[in-house]
Amino acid sequence: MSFKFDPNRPIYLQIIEEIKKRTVRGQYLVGTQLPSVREMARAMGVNPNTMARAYMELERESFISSRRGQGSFICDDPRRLDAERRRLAEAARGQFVSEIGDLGLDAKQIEELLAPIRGELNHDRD
Amino acid sequence: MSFKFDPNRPIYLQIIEEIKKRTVRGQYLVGTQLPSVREMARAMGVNPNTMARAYMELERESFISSRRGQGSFICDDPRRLDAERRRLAEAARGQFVSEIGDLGLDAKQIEELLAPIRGELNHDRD
Amino acid sequence: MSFKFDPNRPIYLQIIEEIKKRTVRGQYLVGTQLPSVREMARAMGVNPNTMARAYMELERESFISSRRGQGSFICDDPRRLDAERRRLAEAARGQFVSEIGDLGLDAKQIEELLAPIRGELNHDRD
Amino acid sequence: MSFKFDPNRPIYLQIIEEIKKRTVRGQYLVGTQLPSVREMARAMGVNPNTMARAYMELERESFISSRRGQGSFICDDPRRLDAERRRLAEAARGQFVSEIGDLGLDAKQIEELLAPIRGELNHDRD
DNA sequence: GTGGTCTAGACCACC
DNA sequence: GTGGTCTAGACCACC
Repeated sequence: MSFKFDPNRPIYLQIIEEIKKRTVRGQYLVGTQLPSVREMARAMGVNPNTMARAYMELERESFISSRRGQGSFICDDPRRLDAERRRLAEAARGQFVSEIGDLGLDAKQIEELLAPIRGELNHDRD
Repeated sequence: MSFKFDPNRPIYLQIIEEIKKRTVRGQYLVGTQLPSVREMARAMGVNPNTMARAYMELERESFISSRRGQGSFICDDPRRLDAERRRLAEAARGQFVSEIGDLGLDAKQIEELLAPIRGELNHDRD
Repeated sequence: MSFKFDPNRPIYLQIIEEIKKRTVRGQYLVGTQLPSVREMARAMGVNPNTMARAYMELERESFISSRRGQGSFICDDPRRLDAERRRLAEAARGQFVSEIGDLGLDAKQIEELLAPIRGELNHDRD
Repeated sequence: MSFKFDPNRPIYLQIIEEIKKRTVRGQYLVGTQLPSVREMARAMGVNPNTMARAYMELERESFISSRRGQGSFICDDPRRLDAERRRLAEAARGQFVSEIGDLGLDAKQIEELLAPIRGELNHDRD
């Protein structure tokens, strides 16, 4: 099953986000070689040109670095990944707050809604 | 501007969710007449048949009640709406937790992430 | 609400059946004047010519008798009505048996199905 | 010869009833694949969309289960079919009683009417 | 091949 | 006007 894109937004931007997410989740290890443009293109079901553009952008942001003849490697600066992680986390929080915000919940309902979050997250880490 | 749909999921299901969201947000008042099938179809830029299917599902769930020749009306049972509100809120929390969960945040980062939520939500209600 | 016809069968035949049913049910009293062709046609939502044909057939069967200038009257022979009543009852039984027949019910299920009939019918007559 | 529908009632509801009847009569075997939507539509002389709606309702009731790319299958729970059988039988009885009820039969006539039923049904099963 | 969704356009019953 | 049903024909995902 190839990756599912929202056709209303540029595909190469969605690819960039996806690769960043996978990286901060540990699916691509720091300093390790990323799948080649062609392989990743095939895996996500997109045109290799589109994937090449995504890799180019990621390199421009210094999220990956491509070495001629060797391939592309995840940035090995931990602060860079941490910043990305924080950015993704805050984006998720922002969307959550905006979806919840105009639901008309009263204070008690908000408490009940938020209470399990910490627990679920800690449990996930056990 | 017609409503934006995710083409990867059935439109009629997205319409159902959208109408529920609008209702719990108070955009459609309980017991009040909903825009007609044709009008809502025009407003969202879909075929009237697709909208009719969405309304049909909503009636099957007792979220609205439709009367031939008269129109469609939001269910006037406040518990029904409250249940829907809770369901939407929990779905948003679930997605938030799942997006955050495998980001590899440590306890301190989680605290920093969650801290502002309550404040933002209360601020929205002022 | 005008009468509902099955368009797959001649309307005048359905009218004849309907008038006979109403009569044996006592909706038209023996010896009493039937509504005029035009009135009955309007009531059932059919063309007066169609209704006239139905009346003609009913008279040919001696179920009603039309007296010039006075109108149409239900046959006053009680045996005639009794025969009609029996015919309708047996037709209903025949349809019931045929619908039940190939349902694959075992003897016990048939017993349970038939048991309440007598009771319901007697109860209806109290 | 395509199936005969009563034009006064929705075709898709009549299709549903017909498929249930055929199933309890053993024309479609439990767990077996039903004719495809298109084939059944052709056989009954209706539009594939109408047939799809009937199948969709049948699946919602768990009378069949449909799998994309594979086909639709009769529910393999014998209790489900037995319940349907009972429902059809009781519906037939109900219509019979209602047609008979206001015919004005006396007790003796009712006895004569009911007497042959058991015999006819048992005869059908020999 | 299979079922699932969507559009387009028609006609109906009810108000 | 309103919702409900039906046909015709298309395209999709899954097998």
